[in-house]
Amino acid sequence: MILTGVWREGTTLPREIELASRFDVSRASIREALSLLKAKGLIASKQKAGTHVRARFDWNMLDEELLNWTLSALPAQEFAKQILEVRRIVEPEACAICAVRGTDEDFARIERAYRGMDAAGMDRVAYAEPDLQFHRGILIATGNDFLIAFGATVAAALRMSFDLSSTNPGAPRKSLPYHRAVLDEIWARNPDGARQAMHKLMDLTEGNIITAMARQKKKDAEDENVRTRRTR
Amino acid sequence: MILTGVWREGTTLPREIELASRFDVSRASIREALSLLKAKGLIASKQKAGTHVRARFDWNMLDEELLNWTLSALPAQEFAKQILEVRRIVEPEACAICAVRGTDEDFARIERAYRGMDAAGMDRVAYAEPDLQFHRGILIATGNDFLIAFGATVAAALRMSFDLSSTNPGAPRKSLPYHRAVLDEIWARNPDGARQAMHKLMDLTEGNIITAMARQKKKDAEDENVRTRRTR
DNA sequence: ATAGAAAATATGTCTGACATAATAATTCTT
DNA sequence: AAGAATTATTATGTCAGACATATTTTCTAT
Repeated sequence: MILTGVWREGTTLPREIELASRFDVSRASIREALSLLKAKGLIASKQKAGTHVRARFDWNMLDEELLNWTLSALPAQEFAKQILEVRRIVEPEACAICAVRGTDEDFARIERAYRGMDAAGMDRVAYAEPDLQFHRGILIATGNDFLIAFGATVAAALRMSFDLSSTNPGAPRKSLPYHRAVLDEIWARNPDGARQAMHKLMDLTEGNIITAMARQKKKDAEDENVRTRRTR
Repeated sequence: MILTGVWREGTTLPREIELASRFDVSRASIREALSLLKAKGLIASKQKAGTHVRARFDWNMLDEELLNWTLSALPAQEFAKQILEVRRIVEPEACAICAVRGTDEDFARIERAYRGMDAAGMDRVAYAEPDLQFHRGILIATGNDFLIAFGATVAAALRMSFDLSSTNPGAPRKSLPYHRAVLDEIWARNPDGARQAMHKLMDLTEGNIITAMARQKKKDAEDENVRTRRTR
């Protein structure tokens, strides 16, 4: 209800006892749920005054759970663009740092992920996990704890891409040579090349998402069309 | 204890009842505390199996609270470099986006922050808040929820810089013309100029932090020297 | 030695009570 | 009648003790 804006910024939510009876659980369980939302910055509470929804600015959108909830609660359209914009900023630079600072062990881990993607063939489901490991491996190789934490955002983004790719099963596989290029530049310890290769991968990803969303939109429209004709 | 590595990755922490008696609070309070750490990715728990410390990779380091705890629990040295590295990646790009996409209202808010910094004069304490608002204003102007969430990291970084600047009270004020330059480029809606201006501001910040840490280190060494001479 | 059944146990949930602090209502003063 | 000080109210915060549930460990039978 907070994510979809039913309870918008500043709204005071029902008191704990009422929430407990509404969801038919104990007050203790409600408090555990609220403390989770509190930790992620969605709400804040004061004694007697009650619990209110905090400003969106204070929400920790880079949190993986919150991000997943958001993606399943709202149309992905807008978020997809935003996530991609941040990935475009962060991942190419992380990739350049990785090429300079990463150890051979780091690179081997990324290589293993690449092999996993290759082995998955056209199997979308099997392709997803090593794909994530590939991108995460690059972030880990930077040795920067904040870039590593950014992996949570990438994970959510890939999960979203995966969901969207259901209408176009062959799409993921097309990214394989782009990943290979990134890997080669990293092994060559060539930061500029690595940055550029990752940039191209981001371009491809963006293209895939845009066409997938367009297809989705078209499909929704057709379904809607069928539905209205039937009800007429 | 988790942050300082007393309880390292994989460690199973004492059971809730024992923690409750150890800290002399009820089990309910312990559970609230644990659920906070759970939400931030530090720990995970399973029935009967207990609660264990998760891998560092899973910690949500971009969370403001966690970041503040970390900065107060560990020597800032290493973290300062890492935070700066990420800020260098994100803020100049955010600044460029801001210059293109921001509204005049957004710019006015940033301008107000700038005026607040100017009005603070040599007062370090009064300078800190508008400084944060300045950087946050740029992120907000991008309209990207993930860049906005990055403001939490910037906030922690600035707080750290503030603490370090105690040995050099005049340092913050020196950043004022650099902020002015950023603001001018934004008003001019010049993304490349804005990117570059922010980059220069980051250079200055890095210089300040490095000298401040060196000074701190020297001071620590002197104190240590005095201490050992006394005990001899 | 192995597979399956039973016991043990740590987290998860429930109930009901009291503590505390912020707000709202009331009383008193000027 | 306006404002300050006091009292009452109330929603979150904390406590205690109990039971439920899901793993793990131990025991038993094959």
